[in-house]
Amino acid sequence: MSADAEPAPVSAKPPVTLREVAAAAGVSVATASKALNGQGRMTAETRERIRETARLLGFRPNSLAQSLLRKRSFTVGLLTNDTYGRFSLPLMAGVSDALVDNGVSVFLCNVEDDTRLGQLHVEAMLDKRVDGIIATGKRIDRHLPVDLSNLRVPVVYAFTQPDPGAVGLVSDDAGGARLAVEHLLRLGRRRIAHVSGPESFAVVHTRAQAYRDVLEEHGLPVGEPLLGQWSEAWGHDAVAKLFGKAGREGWPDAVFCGNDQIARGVIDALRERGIRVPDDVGVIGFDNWEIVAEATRPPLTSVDMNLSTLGREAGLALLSLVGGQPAAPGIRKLPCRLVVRQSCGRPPGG
Amino acid sequence: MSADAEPAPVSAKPPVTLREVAAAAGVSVATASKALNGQGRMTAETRERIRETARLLGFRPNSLAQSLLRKRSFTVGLLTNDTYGRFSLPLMAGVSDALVDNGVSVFLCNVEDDTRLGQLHVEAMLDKRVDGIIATGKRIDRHLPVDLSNLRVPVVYAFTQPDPGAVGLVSDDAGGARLAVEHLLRLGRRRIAHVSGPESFAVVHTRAQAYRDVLEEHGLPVGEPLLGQWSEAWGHDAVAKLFGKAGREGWPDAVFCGNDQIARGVIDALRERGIRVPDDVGVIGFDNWEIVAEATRPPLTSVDMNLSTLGREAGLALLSLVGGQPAAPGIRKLPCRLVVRQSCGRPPGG
DNA sequence: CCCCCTTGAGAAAACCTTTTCCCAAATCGC
DNA sequence: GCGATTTGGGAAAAGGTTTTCTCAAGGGGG
Repeated sequence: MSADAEPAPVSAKPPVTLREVAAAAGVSVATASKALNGQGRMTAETRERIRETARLLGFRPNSLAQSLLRKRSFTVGLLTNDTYGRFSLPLMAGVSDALVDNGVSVFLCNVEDDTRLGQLHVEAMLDKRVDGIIATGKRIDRHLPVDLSNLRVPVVYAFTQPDPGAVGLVSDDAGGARLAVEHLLRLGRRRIAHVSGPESFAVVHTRAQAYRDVLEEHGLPVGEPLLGQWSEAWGHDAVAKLFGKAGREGWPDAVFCGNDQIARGVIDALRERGIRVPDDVGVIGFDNWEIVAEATRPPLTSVDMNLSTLGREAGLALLSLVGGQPAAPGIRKLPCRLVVRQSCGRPPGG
Repeated sequence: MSADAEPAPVSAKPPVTLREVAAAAGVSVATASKALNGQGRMTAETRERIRETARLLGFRPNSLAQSLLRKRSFTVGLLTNDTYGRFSLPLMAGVSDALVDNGVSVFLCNVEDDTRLGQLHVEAMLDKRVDGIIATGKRIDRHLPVDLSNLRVPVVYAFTQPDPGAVGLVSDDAGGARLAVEHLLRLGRRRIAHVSGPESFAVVHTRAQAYRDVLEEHGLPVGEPLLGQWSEAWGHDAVAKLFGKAGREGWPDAVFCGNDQIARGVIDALRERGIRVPDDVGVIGFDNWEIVAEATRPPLTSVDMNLSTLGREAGLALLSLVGGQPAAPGIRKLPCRLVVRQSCGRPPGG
C-alpha cells in the first residue's frame, strides 16, 4: 500500500548502469545483461530478481554503448530544404510516426539550399552512425544540394529528385490530376479549363498532360493550359483571361487549378464577376492545403497528395533497407486522394 | 598533378578507425588520438604525419564512442506538438541553425497531444543521452503533454508554457500589440477596433490589454475587443458587427486583428462593402504569415513574432545550460517586429 | 661521471553493454 | 559409483575513442 516504492524513482544525477544493477542483484554484469534481454540460461527466479532490481533502480540501458556494439544506432537522418514547410511538415510527421513506432529516432537536418550546410549535416549524421537517411524536398523535380551517392548507409528519397538507381517515393501527380478532371466530368462539367503554376515545374507538365489525356479520352475539347504562378494573384488574372471574352457560351464550366492558392484566386475573382461557384463554374484545387481549402467560399474541393502517408512509406522503406531487405530501386508513385468539399457542386446522386 | 589522390576517397564499407590510422602511421592509438586532437607532446613532424595519414584514409572519429566517454553527445531533443507547423517550422529552423553551428544535432520528436507518445520520446531521447531538451508548442499558454521536470538534462521551453522554475522563451505579445496600435496611431488613425481569436487563448487577453493600454495612454476611446475565432470567416463576421450600424461616423478607421487570417477576412469583407483599405480603414494583422500577408489586397502590414530568432535564442540558451552556465530561470520575452506593407497606408512622411 | 629533468611516445584504464566461451556443480545413464 | 551431459552463471573480449600514467632516451648541471 506504500505509495513511495514506485517504479521510477526520479533519479538525481548519474544514470544507473548495468554494473550497478548487477551488483545490487548480486550477479555479474553478464548475467544481468542476459536476464534483461531474455538471453542465456538461468533460473527463472534469478532472472526475475534481476529484472525487479533493474526496475527498482530505474535502469535504462545506455543506447550509445548498445549502438557502438551492435553497429546499429536506431537513428536516421531526415534531410530537408523546405524551410517554409507546407509540404515538409506532413511528410516529416509521417516519417517520424513510422519510425518512432520502431524505436528509431530522427535527426532533423535543415540544409536550405546550401551545399556547405548539406555536407556538414551529412557528415555529422554519418559520424553519429545513423542507420540510414531520408532525403526530402519541396519539389519533386529538384535535387537536394547534397551528394548522397556512395554513402555507406541506405538512402530513401521522398518528394524530391532521387539519384539514379536509388529508391524514391513521390506522389502520383498524373493520377491526382485524373482524379480531379474525372470528378468534374462525373458532375457533368464539359468545358474544363486548366490553370497552373510556372512552366519550370515538372509537375505542371505532368498534371497538364493528364488533364489533356482525360479530356481526349472523353472526346472533349482540350483548352490550352494557362501557366503562370502558384499564387492567388495569378488565379485572378487567369479568370480575367478565361472569362473576359464576350460570348458567355465560350466560358468554361469548370476550372482545374494547379494548386489551392490559384484556386482561391479563381474563386474570389469569379465571385467578383458575379459568376457563381459551383452553380455556374466548378473549381477544383490541388494540394488540399486545409487552411486555404476551408477558407474559400465555398470550401474548396481539392486533390490531396497524401504526404503523410508518403512520409510513412518512406520511413518503412528505409527501415526495410536498413534491415537488409533489398528494395527495388526506382521511383514509386503513391496515389493521391480527392477531398470533396463544395466548390464543384454535389454529385448528381448526392 | 594526379587527380586521384584526393582527400575523401569514397570509402566502401566499414568506416576507418583510429586504430587503422595509428597502424598506417606506425604509432599507437594513443599517440594518434593526441595528434588529431592537438593534445599531448610529440614532434611536429610526427603530428603532421599522423594527420596526413588520417586525411588520406578519410578517417572520421566515431561519435558514439566519443560520446560514451565524454558523457556529452552533442545531440539535443526537440519536442513539439505542432503538426501543422505554422509556428513550429520557423522555430525549429532557428533552433537547428543555432545548434548545427555548434556541432550539435537535433532529434525531432513529434508528440502530438499524446502523453504516451511524449513519454516514449522523452525516454528514447534520454536513452540516447541527449545533452538537453527544447520543448516547443503551438500555444504559449499550454503545457506539452509531457513531464519534463526532474530530468537529468537541462530543458528550455520555447513558445510553450514552461514548468515553474524552468527557463522559457516566448514572444512579447503585449509589446507586439503596442507596436501595432502605435503604428496605427502614428498614421493618424484614432478610432481603432480590435478583432481577435477565442477567449480561451491567453495571448488574446495579453494583446487586448496592450491595445487598451495604448489607447488609454493616448486618451482615445477604447472599443470592446471582439473575440471570436482565428479564422477568415470570423473576420468577415466582425466587419458586419463593426460596420453594420447605420452611422458612418461611428465606424472605426482602423482594425487591429489578432492574426493574419482574421485580417484577411476583414479586408475582404471591407472590400465587399465598398470600404477602401487603407484609405478609409487601416488593417493590421499579427503573425506575419507571409503567404497570407502577401496575398491580401492590399498586402497586409503585420506583426512578426520573430520565431526563428526565438528558436535560435532557445538553442543558444540550451547550449549555455549544457555548458554549465547557470541561466536565470523564468520567462524571457523576445520583442516582436513590425512588417509594414500597404494595408495601413503610408506614414505621413513616407 | 652521475643525477635529474625534459621530451616523445606507448600501455592501459575507462565509458557501458553484449556475446562468446568457459567452468563448476548438479544431474543423468548405466 | 563413474563418466557424460546439462545447468547456472561468470570471465573476458569487443566496440572506438580519450586520458592518465608510465617509461626510455637524451640533455644539462654539478
